[in-house]
Amino acid sequence: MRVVKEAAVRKNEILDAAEQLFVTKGFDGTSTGDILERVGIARGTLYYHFKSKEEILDAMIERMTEALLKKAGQIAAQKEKPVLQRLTEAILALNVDSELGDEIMAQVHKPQNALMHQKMQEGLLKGVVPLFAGLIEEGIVQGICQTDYPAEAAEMLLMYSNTAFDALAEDSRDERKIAAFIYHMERVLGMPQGSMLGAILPIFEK
Amino acid sequence: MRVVKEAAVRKNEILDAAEQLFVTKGFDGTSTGDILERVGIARGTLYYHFKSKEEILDAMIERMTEALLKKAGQIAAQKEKPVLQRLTEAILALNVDSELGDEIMAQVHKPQNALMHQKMQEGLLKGVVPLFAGLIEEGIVQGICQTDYPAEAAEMLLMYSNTAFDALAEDSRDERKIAAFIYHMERVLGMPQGSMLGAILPIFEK
DNA sequence: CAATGATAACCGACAATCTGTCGGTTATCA
DNA sequence: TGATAACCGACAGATTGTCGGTTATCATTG
Repeated sequence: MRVVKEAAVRKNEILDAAEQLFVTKGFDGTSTGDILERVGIARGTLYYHFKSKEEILDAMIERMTEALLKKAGQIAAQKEKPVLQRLTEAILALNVDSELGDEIMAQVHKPQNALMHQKMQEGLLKGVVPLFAGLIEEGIVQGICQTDYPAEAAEMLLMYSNTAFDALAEDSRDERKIAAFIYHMERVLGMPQGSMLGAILPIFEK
Repeated sequence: MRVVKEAAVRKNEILDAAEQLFVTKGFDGTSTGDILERVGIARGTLYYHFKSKEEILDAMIERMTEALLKKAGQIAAQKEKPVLQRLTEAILALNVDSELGDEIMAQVHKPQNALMHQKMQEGLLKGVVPLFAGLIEEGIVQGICQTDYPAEAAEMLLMYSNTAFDALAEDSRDERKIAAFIYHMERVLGMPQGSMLGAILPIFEK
């Protein structure tokens, strides 16, 4: 009763199972045995395709970040929209929904899953910072914003956006955090106070 | 050949050993057996004092953050110094030296030790943000800086300072990151460009 | 076209390790 | 002398990664 599949197919099956388990039970909380059971393969098969449990995590995170990056890239490329709006939408795409449910995101932010969270963060930042820096430079050319450090500004805003929207995803609906985020975005990008309003309203009107 | 000690003393012995091990080999990389051996006690003794390995980590981190917080608090309280200088010194105290050697800090920032890093970060932030917010408000009263969100500004700067100084502690001496940090600090705190110079020079002149 | 290898995918028993528990022992002190 | 705090080490249970061996697949070849 042995089923043989192409390596790429099996790998994805394993990653699918791992993603679900890691995201609901955490990385440490799921054993390789859980994955075996879910996929319906034997121990040896798992280690035929992946060198270690951590390599599974890395591969899964790569899949995820690739998807998020692609999404952010598409948003950034919509040249017909104003830059600020694209910036805002891209930030939202990386944080709030994230293709994942709420309770899943909550799980990801538990201290338990710091490893997972950190690896995602790191991979995402590396890819998204240049993207954002590009948008910011676009804004500078258009005279909308101004800064000597576009990349660093992007990094700072992205890091902080995580905190601001974590709070939102959790229990306390912290309007203040979001207002503060917008306030700081305007400052970091050297824009007059209130400039962001025009970029944000269209998002919620749709 | 059995040695009996007061609980508080043993606990600290265990935390001392754990700190050295966690910090050099990482949390996952050190087994409870390593700790037992180093302290010279039996398995049962360890679990008489601590409920789990993770509880040891938490206790150790609490000790560490308390020390750092105390240090930052002392700096913040030196009312004779200009506010901006105190702010800068406090940030430095939390990052660069950190009472720990360089290679240790490097270890702490490895993805491996994400849990440890995140728990430290979390505990520190919770304590330091109000402290910094206080300093910022002091600055506002003095007309040096201006912001509607002192606490959030503090949080943002602290989070980013970690990145900026991580880069410094690692391989690449990234002057640019530091310059960018100062640049952004001025912006976030609503100060004219170049204001921070006066606060920073005295630190390196000593 | 059937036999035959070669190779990719798969299996499951096993070694090695690690965490936390538990019944029992020893020191300390009222 | 008895209660209690501190300590011990064997052990159960669980987990990760390894390894020798098995089976499917497919190209080659007589």
